Amino acid sequence: MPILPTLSPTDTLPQQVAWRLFLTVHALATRRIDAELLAAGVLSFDDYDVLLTVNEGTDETMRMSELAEAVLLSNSGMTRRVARLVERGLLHREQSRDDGRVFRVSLTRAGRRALEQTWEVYRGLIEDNFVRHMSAAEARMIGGIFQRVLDRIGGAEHQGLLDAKVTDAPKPRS
Amino acid sequence: MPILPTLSPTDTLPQQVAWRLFLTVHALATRRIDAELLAAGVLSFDDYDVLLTVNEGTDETMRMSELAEAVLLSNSGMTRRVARLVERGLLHREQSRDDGRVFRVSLTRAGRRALEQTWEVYRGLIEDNFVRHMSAAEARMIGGIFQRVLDRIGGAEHQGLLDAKVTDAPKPRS
DNA sequence: AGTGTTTATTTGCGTTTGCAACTATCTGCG
DNA sequence: CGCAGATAGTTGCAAACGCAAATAAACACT
Repeated sequence: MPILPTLSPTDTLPQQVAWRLFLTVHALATRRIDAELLAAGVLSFDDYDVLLTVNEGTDETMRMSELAEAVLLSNSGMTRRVARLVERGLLHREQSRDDGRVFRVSLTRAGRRALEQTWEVYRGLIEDNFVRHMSAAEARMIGGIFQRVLDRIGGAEHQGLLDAKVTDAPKPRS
Repeated sequence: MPILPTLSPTDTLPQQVAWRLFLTVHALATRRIDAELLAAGVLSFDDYDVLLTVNEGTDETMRMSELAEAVLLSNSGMTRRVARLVERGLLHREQSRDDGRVFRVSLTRAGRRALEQTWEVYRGLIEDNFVRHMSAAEARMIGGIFQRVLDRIGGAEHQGLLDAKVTDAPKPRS
């Protein structure tokens, strides 16, 4: 069973094994879930993420850049994603009165409905592909560990990875 | 700290929390690592994955489709990815003598070197972004759980998600 | 008021992707 | 043989992405 990804040609620590399994489970579970969301005709994984984040914003509203940072999409990517969602009538996008540079995004009624319908399906899929395979205690353990990892690696920065910032020489890539 | 993605507008089980953290850690850590691999001028995350998988194949060789399945890329995607890697002199691609339909991919000397150099950097990045934040015991726990999840959700199928298979009506998407 | 700077968002461009359709090769069977 | 499937891989095409550059609005200082 040639599962997969990403590890060493040389030695192997338990954490490295964990890392590899982490990657594999993520890849498999998310692909699965996204495929089934599609089949069910509800929101895609990523669109759900955006609507949910908007919904969680203070006063149910979010600026483009907050949204982009929250879902780890580049600003330009978010511009276009939101445009599509507005197009579909799920989001409302409005220029701020206080500051004409910022645009605030909120859910439309249809957006709220889509969010709920999607959750109905999504919940089951998380159940099937993740939750079902561990005990609540294990889940709490994992949650605790990941929360710690997140606090330590995500806390301040996660910057400079998305969209442009500096105006330097570009570089080729793989 | 508006971290992020993907959960319910309604209630919240511990496993759901774990799921969300799982997604977030993955997104953050992989973006980080990939950005730093780029900065270090070694292989990208995904290219590394391909070379490593080839390297692990029986007799250091893999067919295109095995490779695609192993790294969870579509067959067409793999065709193109391998083409790029061959272009860069890291992989060798050769038509099988037994069966003219299959192509076998292997590492070139430069590919092997790139794999090693990348691992040198990558190992440190896994360390910084994952390993360092948990104990070996915790890592083993996570590994055990994820292995179980994988066996249960990945075992047989993870099929029908990539590239075409059926010839049906297409569908629009998000 | 006017000019230069900084900040929020969008646009141009090149890259990578998955799906559907296509080509090439093999296999079974008359 | 010869041809009807199957199977392995590739190609056309239309998304979606990130980076760099562009636009637009605010701010700072004179």
